[in-house]
Amino acid sequence: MDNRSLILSRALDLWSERGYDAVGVQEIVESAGITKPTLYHYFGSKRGLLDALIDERSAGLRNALGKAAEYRGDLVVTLEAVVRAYFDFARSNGPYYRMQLAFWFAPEHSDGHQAILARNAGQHQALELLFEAAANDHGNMRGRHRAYAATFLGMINTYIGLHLNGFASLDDQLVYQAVHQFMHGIYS
Amino acid sequence: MDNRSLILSRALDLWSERGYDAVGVQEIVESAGITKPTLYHYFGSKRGLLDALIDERSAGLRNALGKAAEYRGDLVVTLEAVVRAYFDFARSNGPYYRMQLAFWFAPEHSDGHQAILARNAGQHQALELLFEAAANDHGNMRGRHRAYAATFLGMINTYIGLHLNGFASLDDQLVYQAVHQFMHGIYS
DNA sequence: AGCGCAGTATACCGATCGGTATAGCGGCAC
DNA sequence: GTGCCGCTATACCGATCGGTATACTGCGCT
Repeated sequence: MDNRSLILSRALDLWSERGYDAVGVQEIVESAGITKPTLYHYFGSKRGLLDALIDERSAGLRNALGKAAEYRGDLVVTLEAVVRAYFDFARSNGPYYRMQLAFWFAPEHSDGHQAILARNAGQHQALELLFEAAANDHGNMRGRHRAYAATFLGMINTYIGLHLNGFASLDDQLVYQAVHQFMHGIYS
Repeated sequence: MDNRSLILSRALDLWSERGYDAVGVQEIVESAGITKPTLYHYFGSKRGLLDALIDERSAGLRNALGKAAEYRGDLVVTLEAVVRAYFDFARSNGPYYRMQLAFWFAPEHSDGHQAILARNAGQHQALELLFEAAANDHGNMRGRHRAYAATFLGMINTYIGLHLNGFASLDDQLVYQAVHQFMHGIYS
């Protein structure tokens, strides 16, 4: 593995285990068996490394979500596809999803939160567009697409959090449960 | 306000805005208009300050939850009381709940997560006991009390997160929605 | 008056922080 | 061969990190 990939990999391991602020550049380069100028050659700064890491590691989810969140007339089917996309990604990218989740709940003015804001805004928007499109067929949903996107994502993250802590396995049964639980919330 | 309370207050403001690791002791004492030895006189260490802050600020929630989570035969009524306790607390302790939420999702080996583990374990256990007691009347729940507690808390936190970001107001209607959404998840 | 002690400030500690100036390396183009 | 360039190491920067040794103050107790 080339040094660039090695740095990204070690940074993810360390940050997901102990946090972005708590792990310094020095420790990352030592863990990768290289020195600081190499890291700064590829990424320019600690924040640049974080941005690159998020950019590359979230690409898979971005693509999968782009396909899954297209509304084609059946809201439940679409939502199930979205949940499946998230679950698949979280299952095969545990440490990264852990880090992303931590950043999402991190203070608004922290580096970590800022770094994923742009990416998650994209995810959020895809979901909002989905609920906006669905509102044409479900009149009672109109105007609440932002709240729906936030609630739905929150529920997905709740289940992924359960999985990351060993309380649940992200299988089809849980996909079904999550979607129907969410739909029930809408109509109650 | 005495210096001790002043330190706690400033530390909460700064940590909830920018994170525990990102805000140093120096900045806290400057914000409080005092000097480091004063802080170390009262709290012994940065971590000691964090522990004291969590201990004092979470006392209200601990008490309210202790009363609300007692099972008296009607699960829905009890769960509504629990949700109300959380919502009330979060509504009047926004910055603290923000910080607690960030620590809950923070990496397992970070100071912040370690600091709230004991407290949240208590909250978790109160909920687990509730679901265990309810399982006597709802046979299909037996053996899943840990997962139920985690899911329920996750849903509560989802709604509080919505509120903290301006997407929802934690009123009685939302209490009703959260509980029935959760119950629907159990029976589906 | 004199003692003790909680509380506070000045000034400092070694370690680590993110980041860089400089120089050397190997491989490729000419 | 020679010049360039991508990459890497040694050694360093000022700033900040969490924490402390020392001394002073003011108040309560006797």
